[in-house]
Amino acid sequence: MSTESACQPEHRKILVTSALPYANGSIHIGHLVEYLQTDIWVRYMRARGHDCLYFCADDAHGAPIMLRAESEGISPEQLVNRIGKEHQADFADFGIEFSNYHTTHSEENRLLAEDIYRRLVANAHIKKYPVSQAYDVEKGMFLADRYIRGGCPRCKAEDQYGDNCEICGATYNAGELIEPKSVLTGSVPETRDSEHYFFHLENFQSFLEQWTRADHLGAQVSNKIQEWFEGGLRDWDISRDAPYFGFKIPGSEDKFFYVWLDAPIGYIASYWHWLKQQQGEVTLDQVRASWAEREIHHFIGKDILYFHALFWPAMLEGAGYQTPEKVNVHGFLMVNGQKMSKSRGTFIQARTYLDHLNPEYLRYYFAAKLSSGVDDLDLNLDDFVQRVNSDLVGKVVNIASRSAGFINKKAGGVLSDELDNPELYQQFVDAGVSIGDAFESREYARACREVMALADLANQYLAELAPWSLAKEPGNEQRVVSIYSQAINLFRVLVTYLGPVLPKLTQQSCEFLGVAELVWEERQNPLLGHSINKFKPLMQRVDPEAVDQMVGASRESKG
RNA sequence: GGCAAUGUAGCUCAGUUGGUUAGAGCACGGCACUCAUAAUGCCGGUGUCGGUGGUUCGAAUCCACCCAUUGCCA
Repeated sequence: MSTESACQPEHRKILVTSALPYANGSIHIGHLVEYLQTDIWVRYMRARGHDCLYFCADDAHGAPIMLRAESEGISPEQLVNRIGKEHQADFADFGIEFSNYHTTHSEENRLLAEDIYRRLVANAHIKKYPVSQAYDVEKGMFLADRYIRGGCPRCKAEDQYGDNCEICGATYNAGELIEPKSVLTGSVPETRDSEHYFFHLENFQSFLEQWTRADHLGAQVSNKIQEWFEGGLRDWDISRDAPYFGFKIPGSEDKFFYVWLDAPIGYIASYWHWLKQQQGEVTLDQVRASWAEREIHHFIGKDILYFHALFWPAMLEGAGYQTPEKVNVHGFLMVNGQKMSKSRGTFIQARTYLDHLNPEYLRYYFAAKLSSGVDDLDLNLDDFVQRVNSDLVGKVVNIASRSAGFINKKAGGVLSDELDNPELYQQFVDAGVSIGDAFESREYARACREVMALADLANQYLAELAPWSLAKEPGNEQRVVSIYSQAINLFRVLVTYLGPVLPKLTQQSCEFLGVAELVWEERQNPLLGHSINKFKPLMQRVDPEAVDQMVGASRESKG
């Protein structure tokens, strides 16, 4: 027995989520950093035998969706259904395996949101008071800051959004704009009062100060959060006036939950929906109890840290729901060292990528660059081509490719009964402890580096022994078979380690190796006297022209 | 504007609590090999560690200021 599971329970019950994509647009490669990071973690946990569920959903509510549906002449439900299907197809084609993918516009989510809200009311965490806000008389609705444009009060730049100036960077209130206009109708907004509902975040000051320092966030993130405490925690506005696409607040006539209130609740709703599929009838109380029994791990981008590290744990705590074990935060994606840009063709939709390239390439490249930190990561397209080709095709797959022919032609496809170099094999097995730790702690870049260092060792091993030369002299057949068998066994261990990153390569390697699956713990037992199958190329090199075409296609499809 | 993060070889990145001639992969040059998807192995330059000052016997590592990039400001 190795020491790798010494500090962990044998069998953990884990529940993992990725942030819910907004049902207002397509998935792009920036989104994919998160879903791939999460999927790799989930696959690793499953490979280690843990009970690890992965939930997501579309974030379906809010004014932007209502307005877009209106402009397309369809209902918000129709829009959300269409986009939801598109999202799920994109995720599936990237090999992202959710346990369930739901939507926040669902009965489960409505019941949960209402329950959490009622509990917050009962515990005196909700208050109401009027707010003055811009109102579009023509449209008959209150306007969020982004729907108002006007002159910047500081630098006088024209046509700026209602919350900040893109020219000088000033932040202000929409009321301060010079000659404000509604983006929706062009009319001049009126200021009107309306009663809003607020979540009394200040009640959770001490809870949050403790929670955010209690190892639920990384050190880097935890420090960042401390800034927010310094200014004091403000009330969070959780209501929106009709018309609004969302859930009506219980007990009100025309107030709706702000989209960010019910969005994270969608994690639980997705779980509930899954539970019902598994078990039939499941009550709200049962879901709440079941949610509490799992280690909850959220994966999010740093842009929505605020919601997941303050509001969300406070809401859950205030309503008597289980708070998360971990909130894992990643940085943004840059392409060729710059922000993704439509004009440069680096704003690449998931579907555009899939039209030109194998998803495994991107899974590997992201893994090779991801750490547990919140630093942004750079997709350098030249580096992408070189890295994937040399690591995956040149190093890893090459080991199998250069060994399979001899075993199949001269040994009837049967591996030797003994390894040529058990010590080297054991070294590969032992490396799994450190590689596993790297996956668990989201240090995928380190995991990949360590795997590639092993691949180098395997290639060096073959170069030193030069079995192709030995084979030319009679009497060496057995030795040569055992050398190539060793290499194939080393390859098997490497693919086991890369399994969470590369599901398709893993599957094809299983077919080649003649095994049903690659289980992490099974790596300790080499394949001996075992029949393998004909070798077919497991992965094609990245074609730089395909990358160019993808960039070209992204440049064309503006908008 | 306020706050924060980042800035290490051509590219992408490691660099533990400050300590010996600053590392890896890719790219590049030479040689070897030819089993392998022109793959692999060996050898080799790769660098004022963003800039300027300072603390220290000694700083990529600590401090101050500046520059650049990125992000956050409910």
